[in-house]
Amino acid sequence: MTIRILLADDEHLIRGAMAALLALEDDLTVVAEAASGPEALAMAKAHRPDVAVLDLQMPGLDGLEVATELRRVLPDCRTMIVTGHGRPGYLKRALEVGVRGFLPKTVSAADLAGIIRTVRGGGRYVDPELAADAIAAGESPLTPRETDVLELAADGTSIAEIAARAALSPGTVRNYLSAAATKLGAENRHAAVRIAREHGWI
Amino acid sequence: MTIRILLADDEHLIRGAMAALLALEDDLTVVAEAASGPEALAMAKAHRPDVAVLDLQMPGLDGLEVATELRRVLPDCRTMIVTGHGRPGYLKRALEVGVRGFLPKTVSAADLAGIIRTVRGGGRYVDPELAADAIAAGESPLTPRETDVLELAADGTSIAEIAARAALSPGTVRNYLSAAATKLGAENRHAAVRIAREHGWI
DNA sequence: CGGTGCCGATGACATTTGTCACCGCCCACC
DNA sequence: GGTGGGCGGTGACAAATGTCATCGGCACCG
Repeated sequence: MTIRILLADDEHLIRGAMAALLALEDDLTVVAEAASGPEALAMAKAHRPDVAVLDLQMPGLDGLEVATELRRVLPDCRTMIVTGHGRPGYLKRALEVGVRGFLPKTVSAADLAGIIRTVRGGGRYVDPELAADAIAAGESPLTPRETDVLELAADGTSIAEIAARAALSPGTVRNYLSAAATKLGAENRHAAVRIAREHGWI
Repeated sequence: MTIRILLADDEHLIRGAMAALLALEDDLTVVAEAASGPEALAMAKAHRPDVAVLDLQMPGLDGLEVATELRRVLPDCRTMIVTGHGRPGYLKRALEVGVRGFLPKTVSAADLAGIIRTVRGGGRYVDPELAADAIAAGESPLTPRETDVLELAADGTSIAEIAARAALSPGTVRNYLSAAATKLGAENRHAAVRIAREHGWI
């Protein structure tokens, strides 16, 4: 029983490499390739692969969004994420949407096939280094609301703007941002944004 | 006369793919591979390749830094940069340090070999899309000093900190940042940092 | 030589932001 | 049935930041 695979990655070289390497394995067949999130979804619906190998960063929809949608429309399709320089927070979110494999692009070609088989068999695989990062990063100390507001602050927006977008009073926004900065040990909200980004909390 | 190539990329898959694809060409030989900036330099010194293919983002030293150093120690070695999601400013800086090829990782495998030959022969190649982005982004409106100060502000540092690091008066720092924000049409320095980043000006 | 523009600085002022205390509401949990 | 915590808000105060005018020095160019 050969395993039918969908490859989605906007970097042709990587996709080509994976396709070539997987073609060497008798029990693996790449049935579709995609270079963007929406294309990946369309391909998946058309070809109904057993395993979808998704890049985290893609035009249109990112890997996590594709995985979320795939789980809804093709629950039998296992998903795995490959990522270039993965920030820890993505791992947790990936697992939450049912992703069963999470690996960096530094993975050796030899390992990739084995991991695909593991995932197909219902197992899971998480790159040890990424897992360690995620554990080291730990849970976000921020409350949901604090996270929301901090996200709105992410691109240097002023308090007034944030308040307007969040439909909150400016004072409340300042309180949340102040609390977030304190929890994160940051000097101000901008540094807090950076720290939260590094930990994958926003 | 076969062309001797150094590959430097921290993503094994990409590096493996490029190595495999280039091996198919009779006139191309991959003589060394590296997974980090310093390693790339060491390999280059040891193997003296004709062409160095460098990833922009690598641990240790990034591709531009490696290219700069290579130009100094191995002036006969041509350099090219491959980049995942390249911001425009890098292209200009790359050309300034003598890089002769600049392409995204979405490049098709078939093109890669041809571009390497072009570069080896003294020609240049710049991905049309990246070139268009760079032209659209245009010149930075910032003075050199404004750029320096804005860079120091990049991670949310306070004015006092920046002043200390730049050995400037806090007032001067504020003036520069204010000027930079005005020129960039930003509400504050943090938004200015974001805009400058997007344009590759810092 | 005068004009222009970047550099570094100062001082003054308005605005924004950070910090703190305190309020009420609601909901979950013990 | 009390307690704690998140949520949303207000007010006040201090600190940081943004803005503007102005100065001297310097280099470059017409």
